Amino acid sequence: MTFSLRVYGVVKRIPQGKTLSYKEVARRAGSPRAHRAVGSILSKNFNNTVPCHRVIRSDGRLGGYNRGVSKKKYILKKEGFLK
DNA sequence: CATTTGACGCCAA
DNA sequence: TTTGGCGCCAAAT
Repeated sequence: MTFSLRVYGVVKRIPQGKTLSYKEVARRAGSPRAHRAVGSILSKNFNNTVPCHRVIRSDGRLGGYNRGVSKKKYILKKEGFLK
């Protein structure tokens, strides 16, 4: 089991309408200080079964998205997290 | 093995 | 509030 696989596992469990920070994901994945790595891992994720758009920064800002931040906003809006 | 590269986080100024 | 700097970690180089 690699760290990246556990990250995907954690992200897959995030319910619609909710979000987790990169830090939280790292913590739940077993490496509380690997938050930065979580970002680089998700940036390379193109698996649609992984709702990586539900992972945002701990300061409340959205962070990045490999299909464009505007897409991320759009989806989060549609899911009701963002107005 | 040593470096570099990021969808980050935190703090001091 | 914004910026700069540093710490952190997996992957790629």
